[in-house]
Amino acid sequence: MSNPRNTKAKQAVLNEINQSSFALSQPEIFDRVQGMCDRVTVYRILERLVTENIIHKIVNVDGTINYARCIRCNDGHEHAHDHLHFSCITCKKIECLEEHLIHVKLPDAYQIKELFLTISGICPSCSLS
Amino acid sequence: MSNPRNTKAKQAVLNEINQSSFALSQPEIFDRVQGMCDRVTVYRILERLVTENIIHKIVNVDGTINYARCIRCNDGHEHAHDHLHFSCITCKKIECLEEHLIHVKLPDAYQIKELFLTISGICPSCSLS
DNA sequence: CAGCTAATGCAACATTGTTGCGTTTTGCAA
DNA sequence: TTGCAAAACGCAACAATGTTGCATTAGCTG
Repeated sequence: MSNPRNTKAKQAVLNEINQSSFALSQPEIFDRVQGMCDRVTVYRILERLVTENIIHKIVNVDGTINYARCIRCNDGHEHAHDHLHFSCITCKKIECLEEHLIHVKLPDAYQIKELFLTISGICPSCSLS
Repeated sequence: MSNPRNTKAKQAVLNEINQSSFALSQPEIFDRVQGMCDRVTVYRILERLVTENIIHKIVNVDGTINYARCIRCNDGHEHAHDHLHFSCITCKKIECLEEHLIHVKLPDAYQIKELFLTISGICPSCSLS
């Protein structure tokens, strides 16, 4: 992993993630790069892109795992996970929203590392129809 | 589903959930009721208990699904999901914490239904060791 | 205690994700 | 430009988790 390479498959996967306005699951990504590479390769590419801090992993409220490029994170920096995701009940899409500072007070015995806040509801485009 | 019945398997599953101080996954529950019933039956019992508002489903930050009886919800009322879960990095257990009112301001076009807030970190018992 | 039907067991299938291994391809450097 | 080390890939096989159909069993109610 010391010297990441740029392959056609990797570019195709990243392209799909970048072009999408919402987070994509592995099966969705595999569908969209149709025939470009093996199913296993998509898994490995996603894994690599996550460790390279290019994309990040989002767990939806139903447990499905999705991948997205964060608006604030496209410089390859360490991700700040204290932001918010919006999960639409109707179209099942997940959006990365602006970062919010969330303050929660817990007993001292709890050591807080990360906050995961997902709001479930109806997104703007589904509200129209 | 119009007339739910009380079976041995259902009681055993509910018993395990009640006795546990943290949320249990389907495999964990199946292990604990060892031989009492089929794997599929556990799935169906959990599904039923959720629709009967006796237990509720919690998705951990890694996407695994767990079940717990909530402190405030044991009266069979509609669940308030605006509370908080603590997910321990070390022991992987999820606890249901007291309810917190979480205020988030989104653009008006977003219709908010539920809030899911999970805090990941190290729980009190893992902090000790 | 008889009957309706909820609940179960079993088998089979579906989806999602992982691992091992031999082969191909990429990026770098001679 | 060519050679090479290792990164990346394809394929096959496996594992975990969840679902469905259907025949059988067992709770509840009258």
